[in-house]
Amino acid sequence: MTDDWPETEAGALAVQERIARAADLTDPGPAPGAARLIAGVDVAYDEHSDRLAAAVVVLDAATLDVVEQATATGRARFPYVPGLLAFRELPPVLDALAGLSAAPDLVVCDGYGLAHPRRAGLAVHLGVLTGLPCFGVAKTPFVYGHPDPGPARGDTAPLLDGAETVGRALRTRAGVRPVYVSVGHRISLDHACAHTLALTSNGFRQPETTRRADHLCRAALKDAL
DNA sequence: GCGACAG
DNA sequence: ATCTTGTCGC
Repeated sequence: MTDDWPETEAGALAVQERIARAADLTDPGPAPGAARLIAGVDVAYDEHSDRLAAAVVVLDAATLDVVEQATATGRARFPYVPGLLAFRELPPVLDALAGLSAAPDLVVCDGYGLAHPRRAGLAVHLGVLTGLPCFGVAKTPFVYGHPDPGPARGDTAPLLDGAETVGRALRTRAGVRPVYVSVGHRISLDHACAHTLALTSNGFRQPETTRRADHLCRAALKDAL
């Protein structure tokens, strides 16, 4: 699935150009209620080697209960370069996804989608390569600033690139730093934010999907060492 | 030229 | 990403 993977930054930039062009940014995708299986993906790294572990956790959207999960371990094939995160995280994530018995209706990534210098963040890559509706929820600012969202859960502020809205800072918990939502493929920003709020009815800042995937990939990495 | 910079 | 100590609060 990820043979001909770029080895150099120049190669990666060429792939990104193709990915960005292939992204479907017009399909509004599933609204909350229309998606039953929502998957979260994450990757953990060993600090003393190039070993890594990826995890996918599929939740029942209505109850947030775990329906299925899968992991994959391997070695990093690409360094961490801001703007090229997809080339580091995608191979293990795709391997983990291949372990599922059924494709989810929607995938939530840890990181950015459209709100990326070349409109090609992790969520765009994952959506295009799998064909699945996909969006990203990042924990820290990247390249786009924003006005301050209000203090209440659900308050938002646009992530702006000039006059273009590329994402949204979304307060998922009152008085706590917002998360950064941006679409990847086959999902609207409104739907992505609505899903993010539904997935944070757990009282935490981060979506339940990413929390579960984060715990699972850490455990998988520990076992693999 | 220099700094900033998802995970 | 990863390491880390204490601290506050339900």
